[in-house]
Amino acid sequence: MIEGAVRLLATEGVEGTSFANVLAATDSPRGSVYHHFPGGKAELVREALDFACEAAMATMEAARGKPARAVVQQFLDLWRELLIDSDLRAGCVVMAVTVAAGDESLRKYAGDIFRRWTEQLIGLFAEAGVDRRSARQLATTLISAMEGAVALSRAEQSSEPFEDVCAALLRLADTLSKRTRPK
Amino acid sequence: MIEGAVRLLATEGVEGTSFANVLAATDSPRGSVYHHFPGGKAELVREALDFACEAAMATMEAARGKPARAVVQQFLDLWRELLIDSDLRAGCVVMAVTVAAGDESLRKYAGDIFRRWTEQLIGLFAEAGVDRRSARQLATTLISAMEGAVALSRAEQSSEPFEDVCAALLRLADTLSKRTRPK
DNA sequence: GTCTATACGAAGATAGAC
DNA sequence: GTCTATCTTCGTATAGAC
Repeated sequence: MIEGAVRLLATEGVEGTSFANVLAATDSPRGSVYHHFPGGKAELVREALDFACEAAMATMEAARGKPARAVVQQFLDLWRELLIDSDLRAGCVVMAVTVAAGDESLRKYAGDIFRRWTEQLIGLFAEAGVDRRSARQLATTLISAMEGAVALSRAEQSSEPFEDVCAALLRLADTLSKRTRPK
Repeated sequence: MIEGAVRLLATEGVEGTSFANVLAATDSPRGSVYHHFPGGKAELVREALDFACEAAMATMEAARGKPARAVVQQFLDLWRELLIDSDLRAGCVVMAVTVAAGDESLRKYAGDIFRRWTEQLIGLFAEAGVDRRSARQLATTLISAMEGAVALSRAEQSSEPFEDVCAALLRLADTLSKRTRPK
């Protein structure tokens, strides 16, 4: 059911992720919704955010210890997969919540996930020898640009914007990671 | 009323932009909503998108004829203004619709606006002497990264992500615009 | 845990008087 | 053009039986 919520949030947004839709998409039992999610819809959305957050971070862990360019490549692939596997229909769950949450606390929750992603990337770049300042800029820019690129490609129903951004980001990564950390 | 819809879309998303909310926010007459917007909510959203689209493009026209770096700076300032003037509460209307539109046609409508923004930026960079390929990459990346950066700063309630991305984009612009168009 | 039934409110939309 | 009234649908949430 949480996975179903993730899928719906990514493709239909918060509005489209009603209990009715999630249940219909997952053949879940109707009667026990508030047994499993006493906090109601907000809780379901939080759990979906956690799930998506962990999945992304687990994937990125595979790039630990590799050079900066490989870390970037892994990150781009992560988003390309989301986009291509969904036929350009899915976006980022965290973005969906950020932009559409009626609840202020949900937006903060999304913000915390962005922070965690950023810190993880900074760590990966730091291990690859990139100086702290460049690592932070690179991490934040990667996340921002991917979030935007996925949205553009989704709206335009074309992978071209996404691929253009990927190309530019690889170039940026080369520029920024030349500034290696002084030892 | 259209301006009110723009404000609500930017801060509350599509879900929060109900007729009731727009009316309350703008002291508009209740009775004539469907007189002015026979297409219902979808039409209101389309008009709001048009309004926001034109406003942004008009601002960017001021940078026509200037060097690439000035074009970039103008674009960054455009988004910084949105973010700061709203106390980190507003996002991009087009992003809001892309991510939350129940209607498929609205998403396409948003895509057209992204296209128009991209084409305008490509034109500005081309006039500044940047080669076509770099101009396209730079334009798409600028839009994507700003869309994402605004969302991150909004979610995290901090202007730091936004400013980090701005710094990185200026660096990228310098790299890409060195490739000048052969004459 | 899962069910049915139901309360409650919000939102989109329409009709018809003024 | 603007009003009021109303309809319908939907979504969240609760209550209580099994």
